[in-house]
Amino acid sequence: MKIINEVVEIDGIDKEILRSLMSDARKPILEIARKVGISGAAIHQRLRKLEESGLIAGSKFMLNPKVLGYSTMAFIGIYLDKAMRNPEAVNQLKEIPEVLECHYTTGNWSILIKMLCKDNEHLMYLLNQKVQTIEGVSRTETFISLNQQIDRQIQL
Amino acid sequence: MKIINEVVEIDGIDKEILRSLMSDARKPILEIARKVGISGAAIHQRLRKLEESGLIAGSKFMLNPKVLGYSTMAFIGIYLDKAMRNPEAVNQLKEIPEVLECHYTTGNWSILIKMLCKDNEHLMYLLNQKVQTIEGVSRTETFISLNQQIDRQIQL
DNA sequence: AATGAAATATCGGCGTT
DNA sequence: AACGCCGATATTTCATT
Repeated sequence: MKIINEVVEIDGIDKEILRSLMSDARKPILEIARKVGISGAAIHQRLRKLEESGLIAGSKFMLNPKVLGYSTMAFIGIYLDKAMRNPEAVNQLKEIPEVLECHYTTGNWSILIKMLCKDNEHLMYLLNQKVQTIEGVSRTETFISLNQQIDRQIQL
Repeated sequence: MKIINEVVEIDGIDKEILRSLMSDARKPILEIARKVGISGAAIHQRLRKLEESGLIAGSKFMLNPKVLGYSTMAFIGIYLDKAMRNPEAVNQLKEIPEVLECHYTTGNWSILIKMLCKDNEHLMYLLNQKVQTIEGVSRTETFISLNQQIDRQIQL
C-alpha cells in the first residue's frame, strides 16, 4: 500500500482482502488468509494499515427494505427559494427517516434527495406533509424508480 | 418476529441486534448478547430466522472512495430514443464500473444513473466516450453532487 | 424462544525472521 | 512484510426447559 498525493494505492493482496470483505463483512480473516495464501496475522497487519489510511469506512449489515414493506424508491429534485436557507432545509430533511441521501447539486435544483417509501400513498404523504412543508422549499420534481437494475460499490 | 402479508415485523430485541450490526457488521455476537441481556445462542437463533425471512440482505465492508481518488459523484438522466433498446442499454451500463446505480424512472428520462468519477475530467470522459456511445442513448442531463449531506440506510 | 455446556474455530498481540 | 505461537474470545450446535 502506497500513498501518493493523499490517494492510496493498494496491491493485489489488499484487493483480494477488501473484495472478500466488501461482499461479506463477516467472513473470517483466517478463511481469507487460506484463500490468498498468507497467514492470518499478515492479513491483520494489512487490514490495520488499510484502516489507518482511511480507505475502510466501516462495515454494515444490509437489510432488504421490501421485506419491511418499503417498495417505492424515488428521487426528488428540490427547488429552494432562498439559498441562505439551504443548511436549515437539509437539517429538516435529516429529520425525515425515509430520506436516505441528500445532495447539493449543480443544475436545475438546489438539492436532490433519494427517498424510500412503503408505497405511492406513503410517497405522497411524505412529499406533501413533510418535504413540501419545509421552509424555503418552493417546488419539487419527483422521479419514481420503477426498477433498480444496478446497485453496487466502487470496484477494485 | 411475525410475518404479515409477506412483510416482516420484528420486535425490540431484533431491532437492537440489527441496529448494532447495521453500524458495525463485525461486532461480535457475544458483545451484542451482553448488551441486550440474552445469551449468545439466542442471538444466533434470532439471526438465523431473520436471515431465513430474507430481511438480511448481507453484510458489506464500505470503502471511502475519496481515498482512492474518486471525489466526483454525479446523477445522470438518460433519454433513450427507443424503448425496445432499454435492456441492452442497461447491459452496457453494467459494463461501466463507475456506474453505481441504475434505475428505470418515471418522468423525463428513461433511466437515471449514479456515477462515481475521479474528477470532472473523468466524468466528461465517461459521459462522452462511454455513456453517450451506447446505442439508443439520445441525450443526457448531468447533475453533479457538490456535497452529500445524508447517506444512510432504512431506519429501524 | 431462551438457556448452559461443550467442541471447534477465530482473534489479535508478540517476538522472530 | 510475513511468520508461528498461544491465551483469550467467539462461534455454533445441541439437549433441555
